[in-house]
Amino acid sequence: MLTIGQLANYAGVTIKAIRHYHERGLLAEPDRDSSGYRRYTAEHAVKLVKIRTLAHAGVPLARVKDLLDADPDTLAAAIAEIDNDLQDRIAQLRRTRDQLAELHGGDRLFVSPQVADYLDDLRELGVSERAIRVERDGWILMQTASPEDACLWITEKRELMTNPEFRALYLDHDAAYDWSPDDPRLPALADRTRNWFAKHHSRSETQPVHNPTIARLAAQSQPGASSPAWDRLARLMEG
Amino acid sequence: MLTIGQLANYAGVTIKAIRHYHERGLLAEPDRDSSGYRRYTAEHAVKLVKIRTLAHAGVPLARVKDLLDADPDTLAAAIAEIDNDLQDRIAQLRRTRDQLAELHGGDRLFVSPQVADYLDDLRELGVSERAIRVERDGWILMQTASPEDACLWITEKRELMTNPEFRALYLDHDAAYDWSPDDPRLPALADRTRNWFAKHHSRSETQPVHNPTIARLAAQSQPGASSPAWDRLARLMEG
DNA sequence: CTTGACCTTGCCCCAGGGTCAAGCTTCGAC
DNA sequence: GTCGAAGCTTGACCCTGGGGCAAGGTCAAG
Repeated sequence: MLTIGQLANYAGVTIKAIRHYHERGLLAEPDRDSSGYRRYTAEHAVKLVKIRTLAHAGVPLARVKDLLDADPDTLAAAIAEIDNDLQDRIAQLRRTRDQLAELHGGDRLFVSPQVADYLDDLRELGVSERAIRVERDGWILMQTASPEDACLWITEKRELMTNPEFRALYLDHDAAYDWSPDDPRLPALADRTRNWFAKHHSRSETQPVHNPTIARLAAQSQPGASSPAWDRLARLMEG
Repeated sequence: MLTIGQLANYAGVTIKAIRHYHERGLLAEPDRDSSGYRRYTAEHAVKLVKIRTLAHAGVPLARVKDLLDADPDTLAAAIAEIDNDLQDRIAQLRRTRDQLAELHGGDRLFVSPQVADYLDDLRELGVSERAIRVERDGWILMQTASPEDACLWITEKRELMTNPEFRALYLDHDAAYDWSPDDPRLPALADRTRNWFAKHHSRSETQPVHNPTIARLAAQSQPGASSPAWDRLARLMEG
């Protein structure tokens, strides 16, 4: 004749849980002693361990209730299924562990591996952290809106980045962010940019999306994503 | 500018969860568009992925909130701790898998390995399933009331079972369950049992606990745990 | 101009955990 | 043998982290 605490201790379960199982009708309420305490038998213990095992495996209590008096074949099938589920959950937890480790560091949690590699390339190239952040946020938006397109675009863009002329243009744009709007280098830069577009626009019609302009566009919502020099540059290129 | 659905899809999280994070103050409510829809930026996406990673790792949302703007050192320490926790949970799930497998079969889930071995011995000896069940339930009660004592007792009892005379006595008691109360073999069995006790009582004072009598005692609450023949046997031994 | 997909708020459900005030029991100390 | 403190049990109520469902508004495409 066990008290609820002894039973709970035996089964590795809290008193709260046992009372919960009573409420759900999973475990029969035992007789009470003279003072109103519940007094349990070995049969309760056996049933409770079964309930605990299934419940710890994540089986909903309603289903546990059914399984407790299912025939052996049904039970075996259910156990197999539950075990699969358990394996999946273990795998999922492992993945979560990996992601947790990446939480500490870079951007790999937020963008696809290709984009992450691209951002690393930019970093190595000496691009400013500000620009890298703007790029990252742009790619997040693109990936979210259309992962397939983003995948195509990033491939193209990484190819584009192998072109020394484009790389130089990109770095100059990046540097120009901090220039004065009256800087004498701005008109020349606007010219070079326009020439570049003229030369390459014909080759691929989807290309216009992958230049600093799109990044600026995507970043318009962010405060401080543009600068006086960039504004001037935009006017120079339009006019 | 993302809708809540796009954002949820990107982060691998449900819409419900995102709204929940808003309610808890984990993720800032974004501006709404003209129709009242929430419109998210890349910054929301970044923050949401962090929240998701921690939440999936089982961190309470209140703590996630604190961690989101903790300094790197605090964060690193917290991540290490959370990771340990994750490892523990994975180990726990593995254990649950093992237990699940045993749910199908014998009694190993309910009693200690020693007791389970002992029950197997009984089975091999040809003891009835009824008696084995009564023994099992008795051991469950003993283990629950006092695991250390139960451990000592089972060791003693298994030793006792190596004695051929005791084994015979045990089997005869088991068989006697089904006899008629007028069976002529009962008085002799009562005699042999008394003799056995007389011979062994002196050796160990804790011994009386480990004989069929205790099993009967423990099982009194169970319906059908005694029989007319056993009742007669009890009277014969008393008188 | 309708249809299907999407978004809004609100409310209930799950599987317990925390906490509380009361009453019960058990143990050692007197 | 009895007294008090410590520990156990009782039910009740609120909290968590969302999932499900309802009922209504919105959007884009045919």
